[in-house]
Amino acid sequence: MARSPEKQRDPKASLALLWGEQEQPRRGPKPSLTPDRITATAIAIADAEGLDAVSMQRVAAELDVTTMALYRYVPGKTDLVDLMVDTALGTPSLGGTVGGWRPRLTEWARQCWALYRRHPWILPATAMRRQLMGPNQLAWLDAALAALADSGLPPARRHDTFLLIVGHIRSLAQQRQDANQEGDQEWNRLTGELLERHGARFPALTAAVAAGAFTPQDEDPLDYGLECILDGVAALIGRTAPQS
Amino acid sequence: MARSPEKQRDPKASLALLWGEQEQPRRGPKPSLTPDRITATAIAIADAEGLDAVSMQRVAAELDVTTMALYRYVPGKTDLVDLMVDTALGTPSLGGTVGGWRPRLTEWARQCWALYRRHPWILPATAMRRQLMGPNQLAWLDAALAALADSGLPPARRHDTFLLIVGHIRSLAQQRQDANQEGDQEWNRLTGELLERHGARFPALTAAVAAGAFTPQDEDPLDYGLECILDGVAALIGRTAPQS
DNA sequence: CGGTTATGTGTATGTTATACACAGTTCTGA
DNA sequence: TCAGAACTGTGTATAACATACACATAACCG
Repeated sequence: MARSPEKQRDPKASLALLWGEQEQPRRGPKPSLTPDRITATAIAIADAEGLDAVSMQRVAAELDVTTMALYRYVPGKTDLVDLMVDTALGTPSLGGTVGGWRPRLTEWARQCWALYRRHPWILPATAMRRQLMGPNQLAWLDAALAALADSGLPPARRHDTFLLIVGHIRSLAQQRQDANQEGDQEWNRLTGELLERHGARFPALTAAVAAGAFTPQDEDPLDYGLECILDGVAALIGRTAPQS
Repeated sequence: MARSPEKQRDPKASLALLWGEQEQPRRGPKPSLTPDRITATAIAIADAEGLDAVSMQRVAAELDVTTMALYRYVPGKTDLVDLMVDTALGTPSLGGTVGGWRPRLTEWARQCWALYRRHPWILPATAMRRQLMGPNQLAWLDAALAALADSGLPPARRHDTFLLIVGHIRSLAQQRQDANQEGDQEWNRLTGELLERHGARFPALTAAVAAGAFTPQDEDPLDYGLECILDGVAALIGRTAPQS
């Protein structure tokens, strides 16, 4: 729970690294590593054991170098995580999706959600920190905006819609993570007991529990929220430019 | 960036603390502190300097005791943060709201959003960890479900809607935090430069920037997303139980 | 009044990111 | 050709942090 020593980052260097826009050194010994190799190693660890397992020491050990050797390639851990994220993001492929903004955006959301399922550590890696705009990050944003291009929605609203959907997906990702945590059963059981004991204070909640509102559904959790949001967007479009 | 030593929590003890259901000790010296006083101190620090400033050492110093003294009252830092959150949450007051589920839920969302603005540290305090159900946490949930009681929505959907709205609010809170971070300007400027240089790869994004999609609006950021979501919910209600 | 139970303290440990100096390596320019 | 500059990997050190543990002390119970 120790917090980062708040090292001041150098935005210019961080972005250059992220975009691969660094000058190659001309002198000195041959580098034995590359930022790419370090990133790939870190991603492998995160995929297998979660983001918490990714420490500088661990990555270095995996690469058979000292911890400090990494710092020759990456300004600090924060930048490494940024690299991991942008690399893992890849690019969305919405090539063949037809039928207007709604199917396109739905497909976009599905791919994004799949990404968070494939690399659950992306959530903690991007939570509570500025989104660093790497090339892939921008590609996803671009794709979402493109999907909305012919929607008739004002530009600012397109961006808002993007944020709304990403928020939904990240919210789902967090719920999924909580539920997969060990001891989740135990917590739920104890909370249930508490609720029984204090039921009178929470009538609506008690009723909802009785009605099975908290029984896990097997439907894709993405759907309900996504439909709500897109219905809302459609309604707005309808109001703004009535049946043209 | 050091991670917590993953101490195993005792769910029973944690919940008992959160609900004030602990037995008072009968022997031994008079306690000089209470969990409440510790929590209040920690909240004061978090309000003033952010959650990162809340360390066990800092809280203890503020209370003029040793760090370890706190552990007589609180099992660990995790539990302290849980206490902080539930305390800061307070209870929503939707007493006088009339007009059906929509105005009630809107008011609920407004109060929740106000809370995140008043105590921005609630976001990091609850991010990436299980939501521990304290009395106030449950009160908020109960209020949201109550607001939807007469909506005609199935119980499971009411819960989903609650999650959807909370997700939106938390997403906004994160955006607000990013934007308030120092150096945000600099990052944006550099990202803008990068976008100019690689504009061809991101046509929709470039167009959106040109159209002012990223110019800050002065409207309450909560509104658009909330309206979208509620429109979507309304549409679903309309479909499920057509004009009864 | 003796034993049990709590409290507050001091000290120690383990984990983490990262600063810094050094020795060795490769290239460049005179 | 060769001296110096630039770069690499290493070893060691530091500063936060949460938290375990043992000890002296204080209050209560029978």
